[in-house]
Amino acid sequence: MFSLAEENYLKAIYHLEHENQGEVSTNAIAERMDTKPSSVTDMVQKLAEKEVLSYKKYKGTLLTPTGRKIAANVIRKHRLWEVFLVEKLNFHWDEVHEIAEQLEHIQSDELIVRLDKFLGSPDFDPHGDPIPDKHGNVKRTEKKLLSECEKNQRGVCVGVKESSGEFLQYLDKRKISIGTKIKVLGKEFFDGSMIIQVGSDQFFISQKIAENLYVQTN
Amino acid sequence: MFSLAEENYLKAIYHLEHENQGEVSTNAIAERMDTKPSSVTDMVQKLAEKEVLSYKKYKGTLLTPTGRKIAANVIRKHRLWEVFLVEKLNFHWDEVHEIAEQLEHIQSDELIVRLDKFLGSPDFDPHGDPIPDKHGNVKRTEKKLLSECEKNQRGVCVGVKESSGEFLQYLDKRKISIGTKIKVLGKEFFDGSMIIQVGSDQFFISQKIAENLYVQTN
DNA sequence: CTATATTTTTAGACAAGGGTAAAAATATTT
DNA sequence: AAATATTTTTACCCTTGTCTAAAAATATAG
Repeated sequence: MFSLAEENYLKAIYHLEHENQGEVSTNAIAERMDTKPSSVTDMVQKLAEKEVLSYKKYKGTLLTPTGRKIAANVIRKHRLWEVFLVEKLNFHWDEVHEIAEQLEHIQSDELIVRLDKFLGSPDFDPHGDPIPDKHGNVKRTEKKLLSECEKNQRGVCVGVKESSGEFLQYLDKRKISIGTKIKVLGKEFFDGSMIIQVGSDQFFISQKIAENLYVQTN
Repeated sequence: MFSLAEENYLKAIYHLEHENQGEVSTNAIAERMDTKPSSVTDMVQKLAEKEVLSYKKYKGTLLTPTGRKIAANVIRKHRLWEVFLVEKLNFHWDEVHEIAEQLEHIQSDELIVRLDKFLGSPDFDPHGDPIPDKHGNVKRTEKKLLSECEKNQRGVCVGVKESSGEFLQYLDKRKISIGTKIKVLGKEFFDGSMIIQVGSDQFFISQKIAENLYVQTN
């Protein structure tokens, strides 16, 4: 099977593939894994031999379908354990990552089948990220405007509609950028304004803002 | 801190110390850990440097108080996870050992505090073994005759009262020896006979037998 | 289209943990 | 007590995953 180190590489490459479409560079992996490019080259060559990724010298890597499935399964385990830690052991959602990083490598398919059932087969982890199903498939949804979201919905910022300087400056001040997770805490029907959560900050936004932000929702 | 391999050595030595009183031999550790004596020597010397055990060449090893505490904590985690697997995930008690062998190495004190609370601070694991408390102390109880045990009590065989050949042969046939776990499934007041469980076997024993077996109960 | 900068790979080393084979110490027989 | 058997240790090699330094490939600038 795959070692702890190998699983971590596959996971990192999986995430990098989704962030920047296309080949993943050696340096990008090294930075993500907090290791040296030379170590990455070694590991990537080993994983290519195992046919979980395709690798062309100096050209970067891509997961094979097998590799993608393995990576998705590690992520599935990570996120299920996060749900367990928050829902059952009452951890706060920002305390669970490190523990889940360890738990995700526990090897037992039956354990995960039962854990999933015990948790009620959740679709999302406590951070709002989708949990891949047992085949490694992730529910991917279409983007929509933040203003179309309902109370308690979560989304990931994937773009803006109108990109004026003032608007981008506003987003910068609010620490919103591509990939930022947003949760709608409240919505006022009268004027379409919202209270949203971004990281640990909660604040008010007008309808005009909400109509200019694209999010990918759960 | 201590690596996975180091924790496993400490755990094995802890158990061996309790089984055979006194120094633990290199060969005994090697056999228990399914490794070679030469590897044991290396590791034992390393652990002696770290002052978790005392080691005299050719004389065997003993855990230091620090080492014993670390080992007891690993065992605590192992047994708490076994309770989780059986009570919450509905595994059968004989399916959980391998998974718990992995889970016992997850590093997070807070996780164990919360897991323990979630499980209702159990005193025993699903096999009937006591769970060390957070300071590494194990409830040790006095031995008594099996005949003094009540229904549903569990005990570990620690000796016999009268050791005639016939009796020892009987015990051999029933696969009962020092360390064998016994659970009282039923007790007949009329004649003091019992139905007991030994491993996965269940059978009937007379009062005469029950009065000749010493057990250490929970 | 060279020259320079950056990225990536190779070569060689190291630490952890484990294995083999032989030497050294201890135990057991006779 | 000497001879033999067993246990334990030593010396050396292997694998995994990492690092540093230098070489090679690619990208960027002038």
